[in-house]
Amino acid sequence: MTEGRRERADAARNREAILRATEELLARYRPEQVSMERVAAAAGVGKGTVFHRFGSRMGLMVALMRERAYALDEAVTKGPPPLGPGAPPEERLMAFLDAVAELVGRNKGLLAALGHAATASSKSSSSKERSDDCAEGSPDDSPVYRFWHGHASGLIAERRPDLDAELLAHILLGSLQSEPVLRLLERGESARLAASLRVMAVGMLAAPERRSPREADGN
Amino acid sequence: MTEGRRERADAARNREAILRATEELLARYRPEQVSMERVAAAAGVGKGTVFHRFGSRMGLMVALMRERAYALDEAVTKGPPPLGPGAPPEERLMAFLDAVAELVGRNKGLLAALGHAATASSKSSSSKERSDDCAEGSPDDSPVYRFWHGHASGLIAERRPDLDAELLAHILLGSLQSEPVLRLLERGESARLAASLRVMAVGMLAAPERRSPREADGN
DNA sequence: AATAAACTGGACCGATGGTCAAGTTAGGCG
DNA sequence: CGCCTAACTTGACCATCGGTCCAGTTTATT
Repeated sequence: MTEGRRERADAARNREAILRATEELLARYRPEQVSMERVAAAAGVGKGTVFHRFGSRMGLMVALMRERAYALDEAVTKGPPPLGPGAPPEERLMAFLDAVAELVGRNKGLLAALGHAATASSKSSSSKERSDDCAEGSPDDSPVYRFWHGHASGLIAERRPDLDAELLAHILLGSLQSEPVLRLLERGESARLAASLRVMAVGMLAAPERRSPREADGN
Repeated sequence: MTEGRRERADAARNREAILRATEELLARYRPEQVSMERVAAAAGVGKGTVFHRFGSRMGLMVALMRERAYALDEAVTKGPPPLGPGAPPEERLMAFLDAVAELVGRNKGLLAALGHAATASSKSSSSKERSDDCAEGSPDDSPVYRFWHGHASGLIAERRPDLDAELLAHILLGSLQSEPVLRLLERGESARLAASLRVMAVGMLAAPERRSPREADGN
């Protein structure tokens, strides 16, 4: 789909089955217990197929993450005002953090798995390029994280050009990866997280002494 | 307390050698390349000895982390005012965050290794208890993290009892574990991190009534 | 129907975290 | 001083994992 290149029907079916199986296993077991072999077995395909399609454990996780994050990306880039363009930066940031927190909450297993897949993947030259995407490096290099960070960073910079928006965005987003926070989400207390995230964001965007409302709001 | 038990001289010497070897390897290579076998070899002992002393990879890392964090703990509990007791909560929090950021910066390898050691450790029944400490579970269960969190949480609560101090502390501390932030520290820009952390903390501790024109509390 | 490219599956590989039983040694005690 | 036991050490061994390979199968195109 992302490709449009010719992908055989059976291949597409298997890709889907693998993704679904991973989803299922990740929801039921701890990330480190979900081995590639188990995924293959659960999907009803051979281990080789999984690697052929996704290149590596990391690739699989990233692909799944991308799928999950697709809706949020859409809402952010061309959805209605609270999340999408049109609202003031602050509100958009808040809405975005809420949304990300919820997304992360519903996918903590995946997140952990993503983080856990930091092993080496030295060789890669099977034939040409990996079919889906040759994801390499840390989980934060994934297009999903890139997008999230870019968005949050942009909103912060828009409201407070004087701050280190890039870093602040990393800090805000990074906090969602810590285990205590993940554990909270696991217990269904995403509202509590959202509230605290709000406190941080509001405080951060508040004027250092006096705010100059004209600073940035156009657009 | 840490001792108490009688530990043979040779055992103590080996423990020290292992810790030192781990330190050395961690400083020179990527965490996932530092296998237990290599640690054993570098320390000049058998692999079994390493496991006997520290129980698991996780145990080793936690022990090393504890050693490194000892100085900070001391400074916080009975050091001079900026960090230790005596100064107002805000300043203590700032100083603490600065210190933690610096500590983390100087030990990013260890941090990553700690996070990387989230593998299963099903069986444990050698004879009695593990000699050092039977660390199990996530890295955030380590006594070091516990202490840090307790301290930060306490300071926040002291200044703003109305907030969710526990969670906020987790968020603040958790952000230090994210890879983008670690990467920053790796490049020696710990001052930049400290500055942004300050912005967040200051905003968070700022007076509540000042701003809440609309959806301030939400949820 | 033929054919080339794409796909599939599972045996296989090197490495790793962790276990264990058998041998070695420190060091308190008579 | 020599003995005796509990603590300690060791390295072979195990299960499993991520990843590779290639012979055999399927698809789609002409």
